[in-house]
Amino acid sequence: MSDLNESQKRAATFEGKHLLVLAGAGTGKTKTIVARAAYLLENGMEPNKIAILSFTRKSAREIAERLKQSVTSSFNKNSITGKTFHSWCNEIMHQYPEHFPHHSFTPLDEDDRLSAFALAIGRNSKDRATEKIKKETIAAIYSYAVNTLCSLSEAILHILYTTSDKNDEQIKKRVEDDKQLIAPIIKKYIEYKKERRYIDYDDMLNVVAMVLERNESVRKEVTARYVHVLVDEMQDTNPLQYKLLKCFTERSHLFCVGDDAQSIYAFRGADFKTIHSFVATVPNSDLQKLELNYRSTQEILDLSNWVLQQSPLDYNKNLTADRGVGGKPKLIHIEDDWEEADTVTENILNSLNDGDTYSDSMVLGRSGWSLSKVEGACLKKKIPYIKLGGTSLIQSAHVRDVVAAMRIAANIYDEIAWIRYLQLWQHIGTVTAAKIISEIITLETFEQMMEKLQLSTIKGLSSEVTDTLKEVRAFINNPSKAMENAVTNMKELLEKKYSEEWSYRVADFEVLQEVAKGSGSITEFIMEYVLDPKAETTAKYGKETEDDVVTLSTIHSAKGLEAKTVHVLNVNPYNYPSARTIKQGTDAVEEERRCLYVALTRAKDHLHLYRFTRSLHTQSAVNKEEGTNLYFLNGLPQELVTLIVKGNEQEYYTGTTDTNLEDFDFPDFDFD
DNA sequence: AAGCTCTGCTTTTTT
DNA sequence: AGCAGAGCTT
Repeated sequence: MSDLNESQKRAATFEGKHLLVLAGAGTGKTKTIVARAAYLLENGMEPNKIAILSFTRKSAREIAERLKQSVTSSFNKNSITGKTFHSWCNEIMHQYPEHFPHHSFTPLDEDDRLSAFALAIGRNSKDRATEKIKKETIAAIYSYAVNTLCSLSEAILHILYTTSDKNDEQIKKRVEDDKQLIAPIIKKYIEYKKERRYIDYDDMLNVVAMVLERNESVRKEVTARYVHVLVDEMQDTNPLQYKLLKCFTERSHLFCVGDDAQSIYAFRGADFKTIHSFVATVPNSDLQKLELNYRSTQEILDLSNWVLQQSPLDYNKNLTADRGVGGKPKLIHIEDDWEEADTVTENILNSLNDGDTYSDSMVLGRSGWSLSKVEGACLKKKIPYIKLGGTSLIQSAHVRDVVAAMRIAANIYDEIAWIRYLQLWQHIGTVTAAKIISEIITLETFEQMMEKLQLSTIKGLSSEVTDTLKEVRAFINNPSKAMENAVTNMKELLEKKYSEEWSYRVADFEVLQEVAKGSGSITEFIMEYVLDPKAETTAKYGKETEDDVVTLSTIHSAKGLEAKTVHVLNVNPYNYPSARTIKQGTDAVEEERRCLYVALTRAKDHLHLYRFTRSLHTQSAVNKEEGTNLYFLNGLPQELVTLIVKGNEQEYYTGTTDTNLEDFDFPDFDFD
């Protein structure tokens, strides 16, 4: 508490009912929310009566870690946890199972959800509907409607006709037509989930919000349980999450922190403008602001401020550094992504000579995929790193294979798991698997299913198929053993499937079995693991200590984090904003600008932006003029950065003060 | 007819 | 790295 400034302290010790803290990047948002929680705990509030919510697992964990460090040892630190909205809803469902029959359903992750859509659409998948609109699109429309509480028509309009005029009669007509195709498919998907006992990510929030809203007595009971609800990154709250929070405004105390300039989840239905109406819509609420930046040097903020100021939107943000001046951000020109990966890793190694540690460096990319070349360079140069936001262990094929067997044991109606599991065995492909499933899926017990399978004459169906399931099923309340058993039984076929890769993939199961020991049942393990895959894809090199590692992260996963040196990859035209984003229109472009802003404001001392010289003069799928005109670094004043070309510091372009692409005098190329 | 294997294509962002 | 499709095998 002692190291807080006046505004932070005022927020942390707030005595009113609800509070929204509007805080710019680096002004101590996390610090304040941690201080708030610590203050409540030290004044006698029980840890389990405080819900600390965030949007990513990473930042939820970060807050919990910092809170554990800041409270005195007299507390049971294990009961201090940070939650995502989803894991919180899961917790609520489990604490009140009688009100939430969905608590024992099988969670569908993103891939499963798409499979479920495909299956729900079903046999007549040659319908015009499925050809005309992809299942991914339908899933996106459905999810958008659920998350923003809007009608199907509005969701269709938003996803399919983003850039169109909403009052155009022709567009209205097309939306109506699309609706005729889409509505029945969504209906089938919902029915399908019910039948198979599936719950998707959106359902977790939706179910809890629905029950709390409709049932006054449950609401009383549940909201009395959470005296304080602390929400980080409030600007990313979508209407569904907002509806959930509103159920808590009668009895609980809300403490929310956020920054409209860092809103980067519009694709999930968040609207940063809702934060502006917080005080007006939540009774008994107050507003406080944090404005002084403690993280970065002024030069880093100057560049960040400048990027935001180029926006037609008025964010009214101008961060001032408490730390004063430091070094200028570097704009580093490289040839391509190979040179980029090489340069980034060289710079990291060089920083070690200045006494920095690996963990002082963070590498940020727009997508998980964009980090792969740097990841490769780290492996080559034996730089220890952790990758955030990439594919987690549970999404990797070999884990899904083994987990499929466990899922069947836990939920015999889990068709998606059946399909995957059956097809692992020799001579069983999509057709045979479907045939087998159609024979057993209507049976009522696991035993009946096994019996039927053993009597079945379908070829390819060996006794191993059923024996494995039976053995796994025996450990339904011991997920670690269940997994061990599944791996043993399926070892041969997995070895064959993954050939030489198997030797290192198999190591993942030891990690997972250890994690699974913390769960009391297969269902619980799967749910917890889908919501929080603890063993993210990490690689360690050299040292035993995992603590000192470079962080490779997507910008989204890096929100709320900071590092002494930040390397931002690929700050090219057609990438900030990207060609795809430009097609989606102004809102998407603005979101991407905020994305870049979030990336820049992670840096404490050094900020390196990497840019391909090649990108400055190549054609793209998008109209060239548009791509270059929208580029976020257009017109960048030379005094804001130091330009590095071929490792050498350069004067910015002589005779001009901006980086307008026309200044790069390269010949145009006409491929026609 | 169904399964298997090879090749080429495409990759936003999170729960 | 996964997926779809082509072409080959059982």
